[in-house]
Amino acid sequence: MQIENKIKNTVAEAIKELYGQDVDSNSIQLNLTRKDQKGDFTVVVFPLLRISKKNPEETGKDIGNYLKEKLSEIAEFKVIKGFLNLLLSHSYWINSLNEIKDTEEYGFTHATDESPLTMIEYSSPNTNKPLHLGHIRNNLLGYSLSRIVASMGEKVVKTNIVNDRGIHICKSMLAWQKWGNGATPESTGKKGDHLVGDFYVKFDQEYKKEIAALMDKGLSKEEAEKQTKLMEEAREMLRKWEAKDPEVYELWKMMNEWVYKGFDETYKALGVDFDKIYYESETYSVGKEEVLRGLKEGLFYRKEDNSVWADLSAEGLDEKLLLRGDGTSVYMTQDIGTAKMRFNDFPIDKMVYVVGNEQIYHFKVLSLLLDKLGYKWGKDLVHFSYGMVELPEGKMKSREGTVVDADDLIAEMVNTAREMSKELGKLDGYTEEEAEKVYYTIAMGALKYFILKVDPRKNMTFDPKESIDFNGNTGPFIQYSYARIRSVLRKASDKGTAIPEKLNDNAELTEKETQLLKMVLNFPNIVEEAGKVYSPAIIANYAYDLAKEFNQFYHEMPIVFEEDALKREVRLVLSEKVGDIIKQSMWLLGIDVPERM
RNA sequence: GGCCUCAUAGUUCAAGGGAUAGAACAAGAGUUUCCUAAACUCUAGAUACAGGUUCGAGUCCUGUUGGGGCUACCA
Repeated sequence: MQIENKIKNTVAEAIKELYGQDVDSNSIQLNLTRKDQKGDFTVVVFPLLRISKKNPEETGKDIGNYLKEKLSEIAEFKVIKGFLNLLLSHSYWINSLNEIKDTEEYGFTHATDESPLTMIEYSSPNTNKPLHLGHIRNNLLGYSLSRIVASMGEKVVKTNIVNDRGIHICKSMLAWQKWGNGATPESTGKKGDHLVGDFYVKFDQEYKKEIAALMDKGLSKEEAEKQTKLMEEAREMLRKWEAKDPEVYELWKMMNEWVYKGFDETYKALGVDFDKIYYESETYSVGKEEVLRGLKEGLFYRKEDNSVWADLSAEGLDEKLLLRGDGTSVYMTQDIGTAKMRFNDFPIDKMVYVVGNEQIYHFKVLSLLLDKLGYKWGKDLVHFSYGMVELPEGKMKSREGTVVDADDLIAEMVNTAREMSKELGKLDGYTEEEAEKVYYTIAMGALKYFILKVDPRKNMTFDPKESIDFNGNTGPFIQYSYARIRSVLRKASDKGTAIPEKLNDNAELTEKETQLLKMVLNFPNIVEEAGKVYSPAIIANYAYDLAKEFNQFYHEMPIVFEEDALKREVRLVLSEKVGDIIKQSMWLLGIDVPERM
C-alpha cells in the first residue's frame, strides 16, 4: 500500500522540519488503527518523544497538523495518549477501490526470467507405510508455501524425496516373503501402500515375539534385540539389495510400485503435486561418492571398523556417522547426494526443506557438511521445521495403532460434509455429481484450514472425535462467505443491476465498508509477510478475519436491495473484490471455494 | 546430563515491544415476512510462577515448574 510509505516519509519530514532531526522513515512505527478506535492508520509517537522533547499529546498534534496540511488524503487526526490516529478521506478510499477494482490477482507478483528460483522439498514419505496425519500437515504446508512463494514473484520448483530404500523397506519385504502368501493389492482389494504397511506392522509383531522368546531364555533386552534372526535377515536383505540381487531387487520394485500407486491417490485427494521427484535409491550412491571425496580431501575420517565420520566438534556439534562400516549409507549420506543432484538439475537460489522440527539437528549438520564439501549454498539452506500433530492422549505411535491414517481421515471428512449438506438442503437442484464435488470441496476446506491456521512452528492437537467443525473459525465458514458473495452478485446480475466501470468520487463509505476495504487493500502486505516468515497461518487468519468482517457487513446493510445507486454500486464492487481476495487467500492455502454451498 | 522448543478462557487457536489480550467451540440469552441462519447479536470466562530491562512486556533477558523434541551404525 503506497499510502503507508507516503505517511512515513511525511512523518520523517515533519520531524526534520519541526525538531530539526533526521530520522529514517523506515523507523517510523505505522500501524493499522485498532478496530475500536476511530481512524485508519496510527503513528506511534512514543519513540519520537526523545527527539521532540515534548509530551506525547503535543508531539502527536504537531505531527498531525503537519501531515494534514501536506497530505490531502488525510481528513482528520486525533491524538489519544501516545497514538496519533489518522483518518483518511472518503475520496481516498473510493479512489483506491477504483484502482484495484479490475486488477486481476491483486497482491500477487508474477515471476519473470530474472526471478530467483526456490526449490521446496516436502512430503518425503517412506515406502513402507501409508501416509498419516503428520504427512498431511507436511504436504499442506509444503504445497501452500510453494504457492505463497510463487505469489511473491519467485520461481518455484516443488520436489519430493522418496525414501524408497533402507532397512525399513526390507522389513516389509521380508514379512511379505514369509507370511504374505503372494498377496497383492488386486488379490486383497487393498490400496497398495496400506498392504505394504500391514506387512511392516507384521514384521514388528513377529520381531517382538522373537525378542520375548529370547528374553525368556534369560537374555537381556539389549542382547535379545541384537540376536533376533528376523533383524539379521532384514539386514542381509539390505546387503543383497545394495548388491542388486535380482530376486530382492524385483520384489522391491514390485512392492514400491504398489506403494506409489497408493500415494498418488492420496496426493490427488489432498490436491498436492510435485515438479520433480527424487528417489533415494538413485541419490544414495551419489552421496557415497561425495562422502568418499570428502574423505580423500581430509574433511572426514575413517574409524578402525571402516566407518566414515565427520568431526563437527569445532562447530559445537558432535561426531557424525556418514558411512557404516560395511559401506552402506545412512540418512545423511542420502541427503548429501540428493542435494548435489538437485543443484545439478536446477539453478537453485534457495533450497527449502519442509521437514518436522525433530530434525533440526539433522539439518544443522547437513548444512555444515554441504558447506565443508564446498557447496556455497550449503550454509543458507532453509529448514522449514514445523511442529508435530498430537492426539489428545499424546503422540501418535504407529506401533500402537494410534496413527490417524490420511485416507481414512479424508473419507470421514467427506462423509461428514455430505451428511451436513444434505441436512441443510442447500444443494437442491444440483446433480449428484455436482453435489459430490461440493462435499469434497467443503471437506477438504475444513481439513486444510484446520491444519494451516495454526502457526506451523508449533505443535498442534488434533482430536479425531470432535476433530473438525464446519462452523465458526473454519474453512467452510470462509467458503460459505464466498458462496454468499457469489450469490449476491448473481442476484444483482439477475436484477440487471450493472457494476459500474468506475465508482463515483462522491460516494461515501460507512465505517464498516471502510473497514472491509482497508482489509482488502492490506492483502498484498499479508502475502508478503506470509512469504517472508514462511507462514500459511498468516494467510489463513487473514482470510477468516476478512470473511467475518464481510458477514457483519452483509447483515448490517442491504447490497442488491439498496435503493441509493451510489451506495449500491460501492457495496457491489466491494463485495466482488472481497470475494476475489477470499478466493486468492484460499488458493494460497490450496483450498477451493464453491460458487454455492 | 547437555542443547532446542513450547506454556494465553473449560477446550482448540490469535495477538510484527504499543492502546481495554482477539476469535471459535462448549455454556447461557436472542435474531428468519428482507441479498444463503454453515450466518449475525448479546452474556460469562485466560497471559504457569518469581524477578529484571523498557515510557510501555503475553511478546525481550534470568531463574523456577511443567509438556514436547534432539543428543542413534532408524529413515
